[in-house]
Amino acid sequence: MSANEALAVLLEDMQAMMELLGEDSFRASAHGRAARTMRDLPADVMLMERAALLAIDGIGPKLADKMMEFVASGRIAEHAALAAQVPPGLLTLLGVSGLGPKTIRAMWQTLSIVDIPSLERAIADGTLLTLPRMGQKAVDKIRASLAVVKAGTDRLPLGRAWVVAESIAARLRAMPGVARVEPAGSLRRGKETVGDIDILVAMKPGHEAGSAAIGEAFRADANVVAVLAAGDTKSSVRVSLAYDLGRWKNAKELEPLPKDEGVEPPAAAPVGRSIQVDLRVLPASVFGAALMYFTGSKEHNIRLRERALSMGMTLNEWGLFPEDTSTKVSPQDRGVAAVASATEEDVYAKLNCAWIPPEAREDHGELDAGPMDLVTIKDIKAEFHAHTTASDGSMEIAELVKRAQDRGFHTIAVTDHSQSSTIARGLRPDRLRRHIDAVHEVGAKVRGIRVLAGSEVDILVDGTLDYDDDLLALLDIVVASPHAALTQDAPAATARLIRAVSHPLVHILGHPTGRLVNRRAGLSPDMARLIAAAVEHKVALEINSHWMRLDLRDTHVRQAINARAMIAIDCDVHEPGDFDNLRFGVMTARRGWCTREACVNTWPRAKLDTWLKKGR
DNA sequence: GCCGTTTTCGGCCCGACTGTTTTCAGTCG
Repeated sequence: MSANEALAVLLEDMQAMMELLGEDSFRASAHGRAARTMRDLPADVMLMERAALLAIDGIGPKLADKMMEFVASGRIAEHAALAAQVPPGLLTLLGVSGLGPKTIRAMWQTLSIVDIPSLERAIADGTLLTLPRMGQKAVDKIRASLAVVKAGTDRLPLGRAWVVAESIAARLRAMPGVARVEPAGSLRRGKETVGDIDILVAMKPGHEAGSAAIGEAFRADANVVAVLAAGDTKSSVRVSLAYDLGRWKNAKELEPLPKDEGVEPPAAAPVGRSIQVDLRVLPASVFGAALMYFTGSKEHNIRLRERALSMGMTLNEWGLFPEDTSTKVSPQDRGVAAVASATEEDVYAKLNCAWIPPEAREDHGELDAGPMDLVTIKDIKAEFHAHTTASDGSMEIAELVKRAQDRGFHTIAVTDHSQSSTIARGLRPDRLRRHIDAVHEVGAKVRGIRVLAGSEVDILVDGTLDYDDDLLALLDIVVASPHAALTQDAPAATARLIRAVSHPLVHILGHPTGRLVNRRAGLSPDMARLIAAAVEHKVALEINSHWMRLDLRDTHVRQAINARAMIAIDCDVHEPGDFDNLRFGVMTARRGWCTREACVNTWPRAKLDTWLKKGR
């Protein structure tokens, strides 16, 4: 766990404990906000000065002091003081859906419930029912939520959630009266993991009455294991993942890992694993406002609403309206005409903002950034990281080339594994020499696409490369990647990776940290120094598009872009479907505000050639 | 606890849904 993450956890705990103690909620949420800030901060908090912390929005003198205390001692005294007053099991209860601080505090104070077991006892013996405003239905809900918690509540990797969302969206699109269906939320923002899935349905004009049928169909789906809410415009359900594991097995989203390192695949999701899916059905006339509201993030939305208020307007999912403080009835219910609502562009424009790409809606300064022209999937014209049957890929060279050409690419690089990756059938020098010839032979036969003979060369533990320089010099492109020794400490990792990017023949640093989402932390090099070295030596930093990797991660991309580094967005292709992961890599790039120019995969051939000749 | 060309004190986004209620508190996103 990085220091930033450790600090974020402490601050989140403090927020939770303050809420459970009934302290000022605004003070508590200030800590929660600081926790998110720490988690998203690319810079290492351990290296920051107090003044730098104070410059961050939402961090004032008191929080800065607590952070400096953490930097100096690894702890925060106030956290310990709070922890002395709050039974630790209460924090677990906050993770139970439907239970909030007020209810848990009441259970604690009046029934001495302090953790999940004592809550279960209170349910079993009926004492929970003695709480004010606590009836049988509420108890039943709590019991169901407890089962969810026990089944595991890990956030779902983006690529897994994507398939679930698209499957549901496809069914809803086929329903009568539906104008549009869009997955929103953190999925649309391209976050590497997704806590729940949000789906927005727009009804065609005149078909608004069909909304109820949409909600009914959504809740009646065979995958639904629990209905959490069922209103006129809004429904929430939990969808079984165990069921979907079987059903979507052929969709390849379950392929657990790029197969290059012999990591054992994860066990199938335990029975009972499920994910919450929220549905919102609204008229097409308010689709833009609704999509904005549903895409978030929460912090971005709060910013927008504050901005609206400061301009004499109020913003909700029904539109942007003139503000009227004389009534509590919402504007859409009073029949007030919206200033804007139909498209996101309209709403942002009326808020004096350029349209903001969904991936950038995180309250990371985007409202004041001006128009953002970020890289898109359409811009990608080259793939620099692909494997064939020579090592651990499933395609022959010719098929790989054909698939790349079908996608409209002008360049494809064949980069099979190097000799140290024995599990992935890495090529020994003699095999690599023959492979280079074979690749060039295929390249000579095809028109309209250039085929580069390259290698994904292991970065050995000390930062040296897995082939001699004279062999590397024969390659058109060199992707250097760490595959082993992924637990070495930060100074060693920093030295290792900097040494690799400093090699004159290296073009791309592949999956720089080696992390796996939800499964392996990977290396934690000093990113500022690594990025600086990459810039100096004209090495592109890879965003590996596989949803299990997404490495570089979003915050690192932002840091790299700020330092004017080059970014490569590659699919690490092992089989045909891997090209489809490009969307996840591009979303990650956009989360880091990556422009077209910064991304080498968008470059025209001539510009690319100049770079590829580097060191040769 | 933070923040400020309306405020250095007094605010702090907004609506849907549920359950337990006769008007609303709590939770959620």
